[in-house]
Amino acid sequence: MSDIPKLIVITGPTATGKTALGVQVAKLLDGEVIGADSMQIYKGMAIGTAAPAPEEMEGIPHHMIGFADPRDSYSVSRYVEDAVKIAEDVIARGKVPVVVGGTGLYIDSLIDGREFGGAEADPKMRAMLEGQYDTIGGDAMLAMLHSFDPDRANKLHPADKRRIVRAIEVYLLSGQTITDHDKETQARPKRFPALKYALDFRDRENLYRRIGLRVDRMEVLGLFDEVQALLDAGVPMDSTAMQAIGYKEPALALQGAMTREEALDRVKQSSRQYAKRQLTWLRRDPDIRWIIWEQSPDIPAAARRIAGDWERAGQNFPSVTQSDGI
RNA sequence: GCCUCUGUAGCUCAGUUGGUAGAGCAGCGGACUGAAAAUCCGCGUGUCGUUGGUUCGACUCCGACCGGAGGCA
Repeated sequence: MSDIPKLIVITGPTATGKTALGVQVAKLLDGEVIGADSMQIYKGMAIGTAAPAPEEMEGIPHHMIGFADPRDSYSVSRYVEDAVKIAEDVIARGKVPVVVGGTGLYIDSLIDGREFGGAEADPKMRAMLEGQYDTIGGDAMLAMLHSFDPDRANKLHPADKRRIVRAIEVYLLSGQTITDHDKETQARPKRFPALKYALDFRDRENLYRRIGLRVDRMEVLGLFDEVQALLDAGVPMDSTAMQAIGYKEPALALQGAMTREEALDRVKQSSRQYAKRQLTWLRRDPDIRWIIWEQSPDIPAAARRIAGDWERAGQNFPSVTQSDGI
């Protein structure tokens, strides 16, 4: 079989109980939580991202949550850089890293061993390429990409501005095509063999109901004040942080472009659509073990199951090395 | 009470001079490697309010009825 797991991943769409489960698993296994959420990364965005409050952490150390300046933009590459160090440190201290979050790209990049070293993203070049896309069009840009990276060009749709621009940008900055980069990282052994779990509800309507309730709760907790504080702090509307669901809509309401109620309805709707996208991402991962809630989450039972799986996986250690022969 | 307008997909609406209908949004599915809570792609049968009639044939014309909006009294 495969390697001994070095960390546990708890993922799934929004509002399925990841945060609570992560803490309970960490308590059972003497672990520490490492966030894997592209928006909980930022400071001052606890309410709208449903980041764990101090009392919810129950004394378990949490990393990679609420530390980045929302005026800067964080990225997968920085996440991998930072999270790898933390995970290695947790392991070195004999604790179990419990990666908790809903950003599939971050999780995959962290555990699969992707490296993004080479060239930093360059805003000027990106702006230049975007302008070019707008003037010459997607087909022409794809043709340009095709001249040095035909594989990638064939995979992209002309309307996919984001990926076309990025593919060209990566090549211009690093001298390596994105196709080669992908091949290289795919060939690499996993950085952290993991026990992966994803949470979901049997019926979609239960998930959607929970999302609605959660958004209403955010409002009560002071979502609009939180968003106002970010605006007051000078976080630009087009920043990555302000693109978060639960922020861009309230920001518009605060500027008078819609009512607060409309904003909350939009937050709910966008959250539902986001949850669907998360499921699409997770469904293709054959390593994921699904934990399906019937009506509401049974956190203690799930935590026990995961802890049991972890201990069993660890006990394989001697026999596995023996059967592998030397 | 009379007059005018209106009733088409879950919602907002298109629908040329009669040949049984199509957009946006929602929903569902998919993609996704340096912005990822982002970004992109695909999927449209519905008693055309009901009921009579005209017609070879009606969402489309005529009548009645039911529901909505406005106006005059």
